[in-house]
Amino acid sequence: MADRPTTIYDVARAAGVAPSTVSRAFSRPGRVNAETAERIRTVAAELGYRANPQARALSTRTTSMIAVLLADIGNPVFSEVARGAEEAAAEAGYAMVLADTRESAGRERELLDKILQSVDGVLLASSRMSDTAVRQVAKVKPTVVLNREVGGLPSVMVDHGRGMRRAAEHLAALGHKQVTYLAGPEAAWPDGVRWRALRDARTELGITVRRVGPVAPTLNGGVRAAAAWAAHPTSAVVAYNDLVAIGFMRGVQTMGKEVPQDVSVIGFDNTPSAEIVTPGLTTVAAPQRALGSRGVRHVLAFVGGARSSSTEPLLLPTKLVTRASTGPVAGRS
Amino acid sequence: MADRPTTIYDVARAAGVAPSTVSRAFSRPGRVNAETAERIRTVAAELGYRANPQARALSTRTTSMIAVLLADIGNPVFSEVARGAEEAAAEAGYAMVLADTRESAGRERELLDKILQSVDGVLLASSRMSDTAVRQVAKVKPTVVLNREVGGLPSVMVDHGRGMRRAAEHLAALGHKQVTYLAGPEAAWPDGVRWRALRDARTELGITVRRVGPVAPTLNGGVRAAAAWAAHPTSAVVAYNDLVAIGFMRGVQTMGKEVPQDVSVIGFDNTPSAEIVTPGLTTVAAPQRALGSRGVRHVLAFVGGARSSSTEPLLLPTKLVTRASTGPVAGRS
DNA sequence: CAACACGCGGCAACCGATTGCCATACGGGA
DNA sequence: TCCCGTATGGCAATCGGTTGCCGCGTGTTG
Repeated sequence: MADRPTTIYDVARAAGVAPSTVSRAFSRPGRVNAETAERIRTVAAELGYRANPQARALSTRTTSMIAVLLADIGNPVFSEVARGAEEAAAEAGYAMVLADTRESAGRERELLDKILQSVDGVLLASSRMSDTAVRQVAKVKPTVVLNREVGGLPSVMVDHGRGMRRAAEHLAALGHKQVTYLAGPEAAWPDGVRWRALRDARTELGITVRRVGPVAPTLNGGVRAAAAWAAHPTSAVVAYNDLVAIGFMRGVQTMGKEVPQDVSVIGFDNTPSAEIVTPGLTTVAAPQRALGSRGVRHVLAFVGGARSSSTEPLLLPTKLVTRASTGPVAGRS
Repeated sequence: MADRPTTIYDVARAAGVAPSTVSRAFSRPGRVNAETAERIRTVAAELGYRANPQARALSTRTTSMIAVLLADIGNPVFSEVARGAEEAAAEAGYAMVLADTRESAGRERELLDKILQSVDGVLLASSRMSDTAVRQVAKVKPTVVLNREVGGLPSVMVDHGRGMRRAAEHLAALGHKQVTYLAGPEAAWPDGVRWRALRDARTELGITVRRVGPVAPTLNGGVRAAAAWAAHPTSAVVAYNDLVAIGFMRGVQTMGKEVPQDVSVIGFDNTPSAEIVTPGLTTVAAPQRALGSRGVRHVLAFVGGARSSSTEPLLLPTKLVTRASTGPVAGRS
């Protein structure tokens, strides 16, 4: 920790060549005589030589690092995204700088300010910044946004609309005629998409829909939503996410009603809790991991100089996972 | 994205001073005349100047980045650690490079090889490497390990022993005389600590203990453990972690037995699932977030040049969270 | 009035790797 | 035998900050 790391100069001296030759031995195979290169590599290994990334970055203007910003790493949805991102980054030989914006656009700006110059590209997993702010960032480094559309910027999204559609179809098939949607935060982009998809499915599926909320995207938010729902009960409820759905079930149960006998419940995200709760929660699973990895690969493609014309958003499919929280409407087998 | 960022040279020219003066205006307040500094700062702001971190790093040998390595970011335990680490890092003006070792010592080595030179310090949250390998890393950069003791290296740990002790006391108070421990992976350091703590509590609490496993630290591992336990049932079970505990409860329930009437169950970690499962899981909560933030602060203290003598491991307290999965032993009120 | 201290800005040498350009040597073709 | 292309290695500039040292000008002190 005390002595300085070995540099190409050390290696050069030990191998009896010029520093430039050492550099080329590593980065330009073929440019250097095979034997010389071999000798240099041996000496370098003996000395434990490791290229200094900062020095390299200074002249090449690339850092082999990529920034991933998300709203809350503690949220299992995002931690899956982070994992996918890390996998894709590692596979491409990039390191991941992870920043948690804690749901704040201000923090997000500050963080970007700090790390933007240190990375080759940026993945905004759940940006709370304005479109213009996001575009500003994209002007400096290749940027990809997740689950959001910012005009002209590449993005990767989960097909929430289709997921909601599937959920509605599932409920309709079970005979449900009225569906309540427990809405999430207004700022959350997927929320609007889902609600619209549900509304659009009305006539075709012959159902009526109601919207309650916005509801805090937490367990307690769901519990409170149960009270609101009780004022105008419907036989089926779709919640903004699993946590709300689970809270809702809990609220309903404490009111003495049963799931799914009295009300069918569907969540979003398929978090681990959905499997563990009683009854098991039917939920729309999104490929969060894939979202992260595709996002990073997308960023890296742009770093590699892809045409910025490939700007149509990438849509990832969802999957309805049916469990015990949904059942036929009361009075039907 | 095309045009190069402004440098101190641009600012210097625009402000009519030398580059060195610009540099000092930012990094040496007081070294430059207040008015000059102000003028430089104004010009810099107009030009949108932002110091190039690589260039700075090259001469200062510090990067304002810290590496955090963990075994699996998808695991809620680790994602909490990551969040705590990120918070502490951000607060100190450091960025966090997060790497997921996927439980592999080999990957861990490779990752470190790549990023070690880019960071000022390292936090090993759940290293799978050998002690010597860890020490090797610590020789290059300030390193702190979490939940592990590597002779001579600073570490932060959760007081698992005490947590287990509390769990045992809780069970003893409920009248349980026999406790089964569902052991986790042998490589997991906390596992040994917990088992030893349980054994050490035997005589004082007047209980007998058994050990089953190692069990895969998953839901299914718990389910299978239920079968093993059924061969020699005890009235109380402590599991390696919440997931195993929940799987165990599920396994027991499918065998037609009830929790806690037939068997009391305690988990470790207090993950969100512990609250959601039915019955609610009594579990030993560890301050994972604090673990991450303390870890990072510890690393940064060493970066700042703390005496490496402060090598006694930091112990963080646990807390027993009692829920419905534990109750009095059968035949007692 | 001379000597000196101090405030403040500039010069230039780093930090370590990359890379355009030149120099040398060697082999082949005319 | 002479010319030229090619393989190979070295020189030196460059990336953008940082910092030791010097020098100038002003104010203070003996």
